[in-house]
Amino acid sequence: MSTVPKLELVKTVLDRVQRHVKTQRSNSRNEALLQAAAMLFASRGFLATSMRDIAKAVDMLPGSIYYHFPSKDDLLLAIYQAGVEQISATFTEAVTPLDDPWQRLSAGMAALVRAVTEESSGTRVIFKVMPDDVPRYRDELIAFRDEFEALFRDLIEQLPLQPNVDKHLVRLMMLGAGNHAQLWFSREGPYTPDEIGEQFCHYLQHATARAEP
Amino acid sequence: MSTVPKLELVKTVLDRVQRHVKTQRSNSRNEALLQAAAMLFASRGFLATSMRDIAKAVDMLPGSIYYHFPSKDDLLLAIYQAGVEQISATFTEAVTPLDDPWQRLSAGMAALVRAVTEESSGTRVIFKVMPDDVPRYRDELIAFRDEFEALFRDLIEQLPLQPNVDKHLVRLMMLGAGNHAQLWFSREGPYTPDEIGEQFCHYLQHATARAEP
DNA sequence: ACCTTAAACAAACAAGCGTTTGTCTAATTA
DNA sequence: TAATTAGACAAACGCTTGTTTGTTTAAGGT
Repeated sequence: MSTVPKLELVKTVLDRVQRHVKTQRSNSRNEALLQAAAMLFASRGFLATSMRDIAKAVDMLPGSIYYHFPSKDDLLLAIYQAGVEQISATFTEAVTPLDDPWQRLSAGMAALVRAVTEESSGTRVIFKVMPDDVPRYRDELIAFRDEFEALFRDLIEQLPLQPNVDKHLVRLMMLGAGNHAQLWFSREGPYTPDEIGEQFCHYLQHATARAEP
Repeated sequence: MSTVPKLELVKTVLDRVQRHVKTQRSNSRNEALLQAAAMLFASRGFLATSMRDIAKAVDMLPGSIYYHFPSKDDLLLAIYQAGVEQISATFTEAVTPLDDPWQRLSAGMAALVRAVTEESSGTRVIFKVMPDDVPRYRDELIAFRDEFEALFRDLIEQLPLQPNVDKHLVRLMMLGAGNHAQLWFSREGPYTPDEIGEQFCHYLQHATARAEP
């Protein structure tokens, strides 16, 4: 056991530790690395993306990545975490100012479709990369997903639905519809992501069937 | 040019040719191979399944598979083709005897959810394995998918919808909802695949929102 | 009985994978 | 100025991948 160190020394050490803990290591290329990996994971998938692909995207040698992240799996974990944080924030921000439950769902669906179609963001990774692709972090990734889906569950819960409608099924239906947009959405298409989300909500709220003539 | 061969000889030759053309090669383990590969592709995905995994599943050595199929890609192609044929048949069989457009969609959705949740069949592969995972056959796989989606499109087309409802969006919404069921469906859950498909259709047809009090 | 063929085996192939190692340089800290 | 550290490089590691090769065995046709 050493003697009590001076206050300044303690501060300095803490600063250094924080700098190591807050981000994975320091800061500079770290962000670029996350962003490049996120883009590749989102478009090609996790298994189809190699560390060499990622390295090439940030103009770096494969081995150098391991200075910033301890493994490919951890790289995905970091992206997942950041992705969930971002979509949860965006989602909450869009929903909270609204009072009407249907308007809230409409805004939520819009946020969801925006997330799965955003081109340069980690939010897409959450919906593209399946937890089973990373056995080591399977449970953690599922937990991250649940974190977002809980917000969505609350939104559905507050909906004034007819008594014979199962809210559980409604949630899965809307989540599936929104999620699926990542496979067919195109910037050249006739709708914005927001419009798609809002339309989906609209179809659920109002009868789409024409009244009997 | 040779002289006209005897009839028997022609028959024999044709038989042999047919035996080679109808299935990839002969018949015996071929079917087991397709089925095992389909199950693995459907549950783990294409990239996460190795030829050694498939070989182990049929109790065979990895190299032996190449007697029956020229490559891993071709194995998937065969599964995809058979899968599309089967789901198209099931789909048509369920829909054609019905007249009412909404009943037809209901039966179609039920068939779709059945297909994506069936545990030992190639139909699941179509919705699990993305064409981009197999660059060599990307276009062919997409064509197979389209073959089925065309049936679905026709179903939606005949729906008597309100004039402000975009049938294109409705189709993508329902396809997404059904497709997504593969990720959350459980045999221990409260609903059968048919019930799920029918409910989804019901939600689209009737107003789910409770009338204003 | 002979010949052919179906079907599998055993063993290796080259390429690509995630990762580790040791070294060098430029910047920061003391 | 001297010591330390951040950050990247170059090269290899062990392993898995899809696939190929040469050989063997057992059945079928003539």
